[in-house]
Amino acid sequence: MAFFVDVILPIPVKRYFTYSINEEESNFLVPGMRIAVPFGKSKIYAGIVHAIHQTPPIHYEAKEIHQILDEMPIVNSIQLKLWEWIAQYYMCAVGEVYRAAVPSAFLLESETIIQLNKETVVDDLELKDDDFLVYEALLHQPILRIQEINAIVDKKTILPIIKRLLAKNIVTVQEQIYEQYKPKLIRFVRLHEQYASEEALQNLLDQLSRAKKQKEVILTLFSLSATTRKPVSVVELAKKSNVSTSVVKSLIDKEILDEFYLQQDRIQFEGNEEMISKELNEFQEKALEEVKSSFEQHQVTLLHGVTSSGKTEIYVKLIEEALQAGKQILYLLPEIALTAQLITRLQQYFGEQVSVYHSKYSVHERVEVWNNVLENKSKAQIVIGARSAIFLPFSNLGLIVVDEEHEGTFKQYDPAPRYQARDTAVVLAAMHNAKVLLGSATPSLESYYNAQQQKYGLVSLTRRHGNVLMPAMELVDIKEAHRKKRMKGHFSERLLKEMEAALEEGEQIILFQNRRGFAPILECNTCGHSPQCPNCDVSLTYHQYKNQLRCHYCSYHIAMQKQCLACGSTELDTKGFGTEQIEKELQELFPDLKVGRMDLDSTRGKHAYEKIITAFEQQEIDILVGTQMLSKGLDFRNVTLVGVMNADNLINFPDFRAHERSFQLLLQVAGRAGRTQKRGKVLIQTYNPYHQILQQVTVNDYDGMAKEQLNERYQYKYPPFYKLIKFTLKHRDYTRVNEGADWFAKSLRNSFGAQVLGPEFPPVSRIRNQYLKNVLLKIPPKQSLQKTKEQIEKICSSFDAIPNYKGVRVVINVDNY
DNA sequence: GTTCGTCACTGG
DNA sequence: CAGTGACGAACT
Repeated sequence: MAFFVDVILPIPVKRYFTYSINEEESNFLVPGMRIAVPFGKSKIYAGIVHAIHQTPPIHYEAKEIHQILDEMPIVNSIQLKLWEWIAQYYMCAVGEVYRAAVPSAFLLESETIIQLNKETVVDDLELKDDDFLVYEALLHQPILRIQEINAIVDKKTILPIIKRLLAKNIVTVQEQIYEQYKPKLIRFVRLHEQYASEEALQNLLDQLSRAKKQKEVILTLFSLSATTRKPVSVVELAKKSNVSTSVVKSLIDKEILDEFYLQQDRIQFEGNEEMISKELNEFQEKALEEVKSSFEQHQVTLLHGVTSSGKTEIYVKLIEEALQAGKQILYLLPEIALTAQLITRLQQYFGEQVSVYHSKYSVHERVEVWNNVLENKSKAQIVIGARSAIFLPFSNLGLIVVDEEHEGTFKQYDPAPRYQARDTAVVLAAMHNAKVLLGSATPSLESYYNAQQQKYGLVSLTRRHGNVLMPAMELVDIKEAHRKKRMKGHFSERLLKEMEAALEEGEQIILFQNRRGFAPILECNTCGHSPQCPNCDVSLTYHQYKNQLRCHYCSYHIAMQKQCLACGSTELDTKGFGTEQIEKELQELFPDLKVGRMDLDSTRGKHAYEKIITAFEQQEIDILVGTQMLSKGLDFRNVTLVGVMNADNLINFPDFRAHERSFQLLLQVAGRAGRTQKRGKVLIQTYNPYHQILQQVTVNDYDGMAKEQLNERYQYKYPPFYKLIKFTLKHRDYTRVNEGADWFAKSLRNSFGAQVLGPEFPPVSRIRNQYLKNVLLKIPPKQSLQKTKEQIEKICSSFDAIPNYKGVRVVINVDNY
């Protein structure tokens, strides 16, 4: 009897791969385990077991597996089900989900290594130049990797070289497989058994009476193990007894001390005692009760609470309850780096039971969190994470909290799987029979609509914590100010006056300049030319801190130009303004003040972000200038004034969600002001103060905004009423994309008629030398998604079969918002 | 005549 | 996705 296993491989191919196994293996293997399998001529991949069966493949001979990597599944059946759902719904391969879902250390790497064959006598003269270089390198180091050889000979194709060397028996090649994850081991010591008795010990001490330092170490070891009753590590021992580790080592060598290793978790919670969660005020209490009763009817509940209303306390109470019921809890955040404050808070309440999971963690740390969740350890009962945390191996989820539910970063854009973590969380929760709480001060229209339709429960919290008033909002007309020449740079007189007043009181200020038009564009005053990126269809932007012109889409950059590249004129000017420029202007206006800046460029690196936040919290910075980053869940006590430099480029963004987004963003930013008793102030500079959205922002009229926007969405057939799928066609050749897109749109129209929009070039129509063109499909609420997707698959495969459009990539983005 | 780069193809 | 082989262009 033959046995086979279907495997998920981490590649974008929409099928499983079948390998042959023996009976013993078939008895041992369980879906969710990893096995190393050969793939192609030389690669070895870690695949996930999907199914075990006895049906041989029809068209080919199955290869044998290489080796089994796990004793226990690292992925459970619920996860496999979720992966399949994601692949199906977001139209990608399960393998792509697999790649995104597990910590990369699980995707073991195989590498070809080349060794010298010592038995062969080599005649230098017989070798070609490149061959000799490699041979010479091997004389200096025992093994070489493919990459290293690439570097040595400075060529891309090195296969012929290896083949020649192989033919002459000079080298041997081997596949080396890496398990990337290595547990962190700590070296501990204890006294060797032979000194267990009093007598032997006394002898030893006498013996060491001349080796003062060594004696000291032994004595320290005694006192340490007596007081802590825990194993003593080498590092600790050396430090406590004031000697270098080499002294300890010599004791180990003399067999006086015995060394041993223990595995240690990389992630350790260092904190104080757990705090008891705060008492809720009456409004929070009421909201909590409402959420609970809503959960009896609905799986998902939307908590609409104005900024600073204390949503977190309500989450904490719900988490406490789920914890008591012995369930796991997942707390999703839009971008984790931005929420050190929240993590600290939750750790204060729940101590060690909190784990954190996000992309800035190292692979090792991620493997550890994964394993802790897999084994349902107590230290991973609560996981705080960014969108990828939905992939952790939960077995017993009770509650998922999605904080700042409206945030766009829950959607992954590139690469596949292009999933929306909030929506996926709802599906995941259903699989676990768990509850979902969506929280936001400005809910997304999708969630709000779902609540209106009774699909989700809805609970509102309209009172700010401690009865703090909502900040006073004011629109400043800068069109008028510009006309009357009453602007200092980008600052209106009004804003400057308020800033001075706030500074006088010793209060801090936040200035907000959104990302679009972040860095200025260089323009020639004589001919109007501005430097373009050679690979993308965009102008280069000026970055002062490096004195460079950079492309935001590819990594292209050149030094700042002194002359116009087109006409040679030296009269160059920068157009548009960003955070950097605001920062500069501020320093001129208030030379004595410390100005901080927070944007993508100033927060590179793991802790850069926290540094800025801490400096601002401790009032080392008076004015903080930043992009959207500032809007998320930060809590600064001493900020009373928030200035929005320009609200217009936000609103005038060409996207059906622009108005919703602007409203959300402006309200979130405004929420940073006045979180204590003193009422905060928000000034919004705009050319267009009568714009409906801005009016709604000033009076915090979410319902009005939602009603109006939903109306528009209904009229123009947009989400949440219609579903959207965006197709992006990519190719290096302009006409191929153009014609391909026409064909593609036409065949979509054949099936779906007028619901097809485009094809259209996106605002940036070329990125990294690839031309792009978009086609949009709107799917009416009653149309079957399943059938629609099947039809799309058909169209895609006929498209792939047309020789003219060969090589044109079609990127499918479901729910592209 | 050899080497290099590009590109479609395939994997089990 | 990544290695492979085919093919045409560029180099000695």
